[in-house]
Amino acid sequence: MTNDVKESFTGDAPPAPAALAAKVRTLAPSMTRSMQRVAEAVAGDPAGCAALTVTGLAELTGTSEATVVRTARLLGYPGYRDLRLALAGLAAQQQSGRAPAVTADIAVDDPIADVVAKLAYDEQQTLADTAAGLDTVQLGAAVAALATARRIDIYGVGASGLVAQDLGQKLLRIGLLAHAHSDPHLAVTNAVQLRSGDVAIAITHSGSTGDVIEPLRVAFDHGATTVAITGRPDGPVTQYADHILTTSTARESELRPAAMSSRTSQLLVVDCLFTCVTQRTYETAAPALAASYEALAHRHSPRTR
Amino acid sequence: MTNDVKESFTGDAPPAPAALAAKVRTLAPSMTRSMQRVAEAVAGDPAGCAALTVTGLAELTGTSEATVVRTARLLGYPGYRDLRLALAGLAAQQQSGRAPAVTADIAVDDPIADVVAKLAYDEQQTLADTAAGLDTVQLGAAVAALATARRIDIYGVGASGLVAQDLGQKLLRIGLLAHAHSDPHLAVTNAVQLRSGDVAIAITHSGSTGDVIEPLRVAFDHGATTVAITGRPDGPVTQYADHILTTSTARESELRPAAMSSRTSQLLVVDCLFTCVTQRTYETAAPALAASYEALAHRHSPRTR
DNA sequence: ACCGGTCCGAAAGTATCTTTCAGATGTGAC
DNA sequence: GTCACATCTGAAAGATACTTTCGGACCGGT
Repeated sequence: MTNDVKESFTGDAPPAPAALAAKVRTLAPSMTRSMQRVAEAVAGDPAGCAALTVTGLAELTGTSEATVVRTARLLGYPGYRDLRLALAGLAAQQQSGRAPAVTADIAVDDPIADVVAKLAYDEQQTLADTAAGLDTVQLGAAVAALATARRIDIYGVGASGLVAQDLGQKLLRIGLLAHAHSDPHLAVTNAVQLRSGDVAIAITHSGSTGDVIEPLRVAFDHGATTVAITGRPDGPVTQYADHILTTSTARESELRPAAMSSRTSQLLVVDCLFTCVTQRTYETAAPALAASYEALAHRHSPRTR
Repeated sequence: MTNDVKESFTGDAPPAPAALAAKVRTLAPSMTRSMQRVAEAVAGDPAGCAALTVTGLAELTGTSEATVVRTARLLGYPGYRDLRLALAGLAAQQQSGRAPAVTADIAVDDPIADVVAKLAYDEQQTLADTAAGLDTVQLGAAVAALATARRIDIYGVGASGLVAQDLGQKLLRIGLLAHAHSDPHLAVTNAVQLRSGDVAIAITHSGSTGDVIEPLRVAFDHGATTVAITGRPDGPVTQYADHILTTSTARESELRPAAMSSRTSQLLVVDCLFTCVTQRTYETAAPALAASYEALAHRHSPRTR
């Protein structure tokens, strides 16, 4: 992190409407202690905080006004005033909206039915958060690059590796030359081949997986258009990313590893990429899809009953 | 704060949340010309007005700041600031009100934001359906078998192959000897090794993927406990399955291949399996999870903050 | 036309928000 | 261990937005 940006910047992101709770969770790790206190208060009681002035919120959280403003900035608003407006909106929304539902964590002695319900609910929540927090401008830019790419490389290891594979499979199916790499060495070796007009995509929840950052950096240096799909929009990986797609982060616990929700989130982003690219290249994508569907037909037993 | 109320007061009325438009109509007759202009602007475009300062709104309506404040008072708020908050809330509310219109299929010319919303909604729906349709008895039986298995083989090809990998990775992480096979030949070769006490899991959406059925049959014949995760509870694969876990099938279309929703559904089932097994084997699973978490820590760049 | 009233906006006054800056606090190096 | 460095934090100054005051404009009645 050579370039010393003083205060944070989430980029051109427009003020989030309802994706606030999600944004707080996403950005919490990159916050300082005091800012986390503020963020926590805001996420915990939007309605209550909307009724407070900067000074009030500062006192409530035991911090200073400056910290409150800094937090508002980090969350993507120009200042506290705007955060407060968004908070009022959020409060009104969840007032009229749905009931709290089962927010409890999964316990060791939960009956099976509860586990199923909680997991399903959590994943649904993750999807909603991800969709709300996804920057459509960045997505559009990434789609445009993919649609005209000569060659596409995708990097991901561990759980993210499977997501990379998924994206690779999908893009291949609509006739794009995509390849997902799980082996870091091969990834770097291949990244060297990329040049302007090509696209490299790195998928990492932590945003700091060296094995994935390195090939992206190489691709970036060689002039390829680079995309990062990460849960940490301020992580090291974003240094080398032309376009950043942010996945959401759900609270995790011992029985619910982060990998679970990050995977759900990443897959939604991947689906969005794929679907939008298919739209863009419909003329060529549609027949390609039909063909791959045909090709699979005979792999299934004739009689399904 | 001298509390001598000079200007009008509507009495004890609490700040109206959403009944603002109505209140404007009710009070309009008792308003002066300038105030009506302000009220009209407010009722006509809450969102737009919420973005304006007193000065801005005064200019927009061709009046003065004082008039704007007077109007806010008349509507029952202590000042413009509070009216503005209410306005933001109202805007958010009617924004979310017209959101649920995304049930339509994804079209080739949908804007990006719609695609994201529709995909997220569809996947959420898929999760809800899957959770509702999952047989907890079958799930419990499968979990019991997995928890005590000597060895676990998982079969899946294509998109389901990635789900198989995901389950394999997860089970390995809690200390179970699981292996996911994508190569049908190797799968069969390995299936021969299985015997009573072992578990074989086949994942296939169509329920009729020969490459997956064959190894499951072999495992079944050798006395292993067999589990099928499929969208077709009556498909050929179930012939050789001791326990059947049903995934849901969402409507598909050209831009939304079945693979997308089946994958989501399968992953939820896999997560349920994993979580329940972890519960069951908590004594050994917990330390194993912690250890694998530790092992990964150093793969990330040191300073993330 | 004059007078009483109401309505209105400019400008002064005040609360709230934002920025600056220097001290406090941690963190890594040696 | 302790020193240097970078970062974090809050107090206070500065800027902005909101509120109040107050005098003039307008309008209908006499």
